Amino acid sequence: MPYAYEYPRANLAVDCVVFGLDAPHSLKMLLIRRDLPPFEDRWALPGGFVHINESVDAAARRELREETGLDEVFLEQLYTFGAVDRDPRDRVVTVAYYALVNLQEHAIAAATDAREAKWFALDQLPTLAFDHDQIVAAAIARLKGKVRYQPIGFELLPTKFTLSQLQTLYETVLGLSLDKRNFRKKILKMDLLIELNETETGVAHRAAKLYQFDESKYHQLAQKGFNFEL
Amino acid sequence: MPYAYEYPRANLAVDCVVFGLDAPHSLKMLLIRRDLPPFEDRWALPGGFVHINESVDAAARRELREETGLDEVFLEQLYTFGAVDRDPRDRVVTVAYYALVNLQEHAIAAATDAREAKWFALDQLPTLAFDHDQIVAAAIARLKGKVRYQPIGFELLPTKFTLSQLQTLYETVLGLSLDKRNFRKKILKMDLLIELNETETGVAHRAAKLYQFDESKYHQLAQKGFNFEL
DNA sequence: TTGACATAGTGTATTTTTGACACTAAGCTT
DNA sequence: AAGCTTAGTGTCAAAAATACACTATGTCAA
Repeated sequence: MPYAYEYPRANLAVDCVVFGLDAPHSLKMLLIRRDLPPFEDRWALPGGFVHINESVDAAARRELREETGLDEVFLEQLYTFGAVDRDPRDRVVTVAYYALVNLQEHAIAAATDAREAKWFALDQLPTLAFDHDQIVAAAIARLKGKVRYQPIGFELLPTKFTLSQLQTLYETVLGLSLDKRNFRKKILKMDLLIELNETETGVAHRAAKLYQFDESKYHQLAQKGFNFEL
Repeated sequence: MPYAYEYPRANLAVDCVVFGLDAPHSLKMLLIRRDLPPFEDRWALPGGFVHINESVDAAARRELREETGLDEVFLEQLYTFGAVDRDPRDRVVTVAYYALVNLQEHAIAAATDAREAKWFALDQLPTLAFDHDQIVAAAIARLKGKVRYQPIGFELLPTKFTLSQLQTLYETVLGLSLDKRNFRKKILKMDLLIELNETETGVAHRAAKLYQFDESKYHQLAQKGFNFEL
């Protein structure tokens, strides 16, 4: 026990809620099966302890990489969970993050470690270890709230997408259905999508035009006070 | 050094950004002058270390009480700051909170400890200790963002207030000016204000009616999906 | 007591935004 | 070539946002 302090210290952890968009109308979450007590064999969020010489953000990225193979994805801090008894064995405070992953471009990233990793539909989540159910609930609420005011939805789609895919994404995340013409009118009026000279391939019907999110234009507008909304 | 661990542990702290509304059109922040190194004599956010047997939320409330005398105020978690070198002497991760205080009802709460406490106008803040400037910037951004979608502005006003006070508050926080008639139309249509049979006193002009925020009605509506907006 | 001053309080007309709604176009399959 | 499936498009009505100016009421001071 080589590290001694004058006062007791909590252990600091990070946990990541990873959202991925699967086939249309299915939002999924990546969970890891624990291989150690407490809660051995239970499903849990990918995460781990913060090292003493890395920032909390860096710890979240590292754990995500180590446990799921995901790298360079959208990752944002969610909330810090600090109840005294949230871990039955030690005082552990966890900083939760949420990640948005596009499943097309970041392979399914199954078990990278020995640990089992699996994508679950949001309405079929198992009961999770620790207070992770609570963390998941907070993450879903955040995603729903944020997707309407910030263009983070694009993180869940491939770089090139159709307007129908985009609409379906919003319908899935928000849990409502939108009018096709009104949706297209609104999103195109923002002038944040680049229309590509390409169309969908491999579909058994009229191929849709592909679009791309214009990130640099968005940042310009955002600085001038433009608000992305719905 | 009686507390020993197998791996090194960061020290966990809380810091509170305390907003108070002073005379019309002046939003202030409560700062504490540090009496210990590092950053001795510099202004800083009220805060301190999380005890091993209290939740992080409880630590924030306790520190706020101990350092400023404020109790039972609106307090919400803001963000966790976890850069490696944010404290020059030890690895300290801090969970930042922000508080909204109505200065009329919670006395000016000056120096409760020996430490000096002082309210600063937001545009006259001194340079702060640690990364507290960054925390303050995040808190201001959060307040501006949140005040439009949640009725937290009322936390800054006395229980009974006039519509002009409410409007001035929004103008101050958002940094813009609003049309009086349109503002009143909008806020009254929400049906969240209780019109009292009382008027302002002690003013040298026509006295305004006093209103009160109907919290229970708000919670009912919020559950049915009502959104407070502007 | 009355006039000056300061802020409270009120309505309408215009513009903009939202929301509802249905058909033709294009590409693939059989 | 017929049938299937999704892409793509415009208009009208309702609702919401915005711009805008005068009267009402109380205090204070001359």
